[in-house]
Amino acid sequence: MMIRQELKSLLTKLFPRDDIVINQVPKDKEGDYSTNLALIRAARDKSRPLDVARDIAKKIEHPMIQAVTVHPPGFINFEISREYLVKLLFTDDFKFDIGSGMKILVEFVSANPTGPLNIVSARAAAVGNALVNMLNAAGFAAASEYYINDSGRQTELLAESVRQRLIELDGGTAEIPREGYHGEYLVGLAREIKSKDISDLGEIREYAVQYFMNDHRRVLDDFGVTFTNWIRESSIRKKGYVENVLRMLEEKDLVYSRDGARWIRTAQFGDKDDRVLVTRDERYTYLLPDIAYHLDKIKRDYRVLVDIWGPDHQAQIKSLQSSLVALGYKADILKVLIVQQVQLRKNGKVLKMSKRAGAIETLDDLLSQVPRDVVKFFMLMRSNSQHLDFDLDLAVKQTEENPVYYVQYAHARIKSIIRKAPQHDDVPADVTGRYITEPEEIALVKTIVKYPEVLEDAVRTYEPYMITYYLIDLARAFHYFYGTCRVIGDDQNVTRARIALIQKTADILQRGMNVLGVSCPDRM
RNA sequence: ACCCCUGUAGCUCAGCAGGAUAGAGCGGCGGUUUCCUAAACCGCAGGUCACCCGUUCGAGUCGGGUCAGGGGUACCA
Repeated sequence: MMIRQELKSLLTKLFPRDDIVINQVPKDKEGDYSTNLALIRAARDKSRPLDVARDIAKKIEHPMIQAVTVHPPGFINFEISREYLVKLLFTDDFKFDIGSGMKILVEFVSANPTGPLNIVSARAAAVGNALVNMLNAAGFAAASEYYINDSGRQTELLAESVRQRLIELDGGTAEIPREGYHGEYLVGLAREIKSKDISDLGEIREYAVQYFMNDHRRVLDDFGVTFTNWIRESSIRKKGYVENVLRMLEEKDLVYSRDGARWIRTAQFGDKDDRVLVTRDERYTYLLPDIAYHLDKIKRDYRVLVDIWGPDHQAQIKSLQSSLVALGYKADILKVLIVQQVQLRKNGKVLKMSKRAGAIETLDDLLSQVPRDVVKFFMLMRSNSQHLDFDLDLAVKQTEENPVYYVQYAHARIKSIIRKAPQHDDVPADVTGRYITEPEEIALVKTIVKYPEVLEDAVRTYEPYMITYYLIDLARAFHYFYGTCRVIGDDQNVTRARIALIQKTADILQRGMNVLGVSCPDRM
């Protein structure tokens, strides 16, 4: 149950034609939630906001509201009743459903199988993973998917690059194509392929693709990110979807020839230019199989397709989206999130992503130096559109100022208290709020109760970082409470109530951390 | 040239759909432990919200422009 939602429907009943907005009250002000309804109405009929506010305030009555107050210039503030809060805390499970089981597919990482995963993929993995968890916690049926581009020009270049490394191993000179893959990491792969006695280019390609697929899967596994589906582009192609799509587009007169290539009229549907689907030498560009792939997702009954891409793919959003619109789908069936780049920072300086000097470049490298909980948490501390500075010095610190441990520590502290506490299983805590009275306790209760609201905001905006911030907030509320209120004491009733309170706290901490994919240990 | 992201405290960033005296963490300074985990808590210092114009009763938030940083503009992905 969300208090915010209750207030909103209460006011909507009184003022059905207004769009009610409920806000949090600033920390030092009276009350918990507020509305600017009076300001809006007063501006509309040129009356005095304070008078309007007082009028409205008089009409409001509800058991959850302890007090309604009016504040200049015309805010109406609601103070939620303590009894109501405590009852809510002890009787509600804080689960909610705004998704009604709607199928959503979140596709992320989907790195080309041509090299190791980098740290931008790490961010995408953390965000995508959290997003799926978030959506499921909010009642959607979300699945995760990893798409492998194993059929295009990039894997051809990969195969050729590996073949050149094989020549090199046999004493020849490697002539890697200029646009090919020059990284040293292919030497090890080439050696492996040589030992298997593979020399056919097609077989090299398949071997290399498998190799990197396995590598990506292993590293992501180490990172604690698993996918519902792994889909290879070649499987889409084998089903003939690509040709089908081309035919569909042609039937709708959305394709034309120019300069020996086949173009799609995306410019009519919001893209900047028309795009090439089939090149002069009869090769498909990325776009055509990509359209086919997204139609395949739709065919699998997903109602919303969320793609998480890096900033370097920003220009492709319009192309894909307009293609889907051209085929008759609504633009909002596809939501593309651009998760911005990541920079590593050490000693206050940005690290250049150089392969030399043992600089961290891959997710594997990063995980060898920083625990995965820390990596995930840090990756989820920024909004998606924010460029992220990953502070290695801070990340490596096991103590003090590392915010991951701040949250984990709150949880561990609670578990420790519960281990020490006498057993109270048989007698439930008093639900009336009689024994939850200290300001530190109330503050904690209010923070806990806000969880569904935060989750709702995070889902609405596709922004997992909101959960991260909330958890830090919740941990702070608990540590603050801990500083002044003793849980285990002489008064049985107070002890029972406080144990129930911190159990709820631990429960929400645990659930929030689960959403982020970060562990929440019982002991530290 | 055009497109996307960013510009808020010394540093890294929040500020949700325009609202009240702009917040947090880190760093700095000063305190707290016979007491359930000090990986904690409390206090102090620190701001022309890049700049200009506009819309509004009200702008860090919306619109236009300027400047700065990053990314992108393939018949590669």
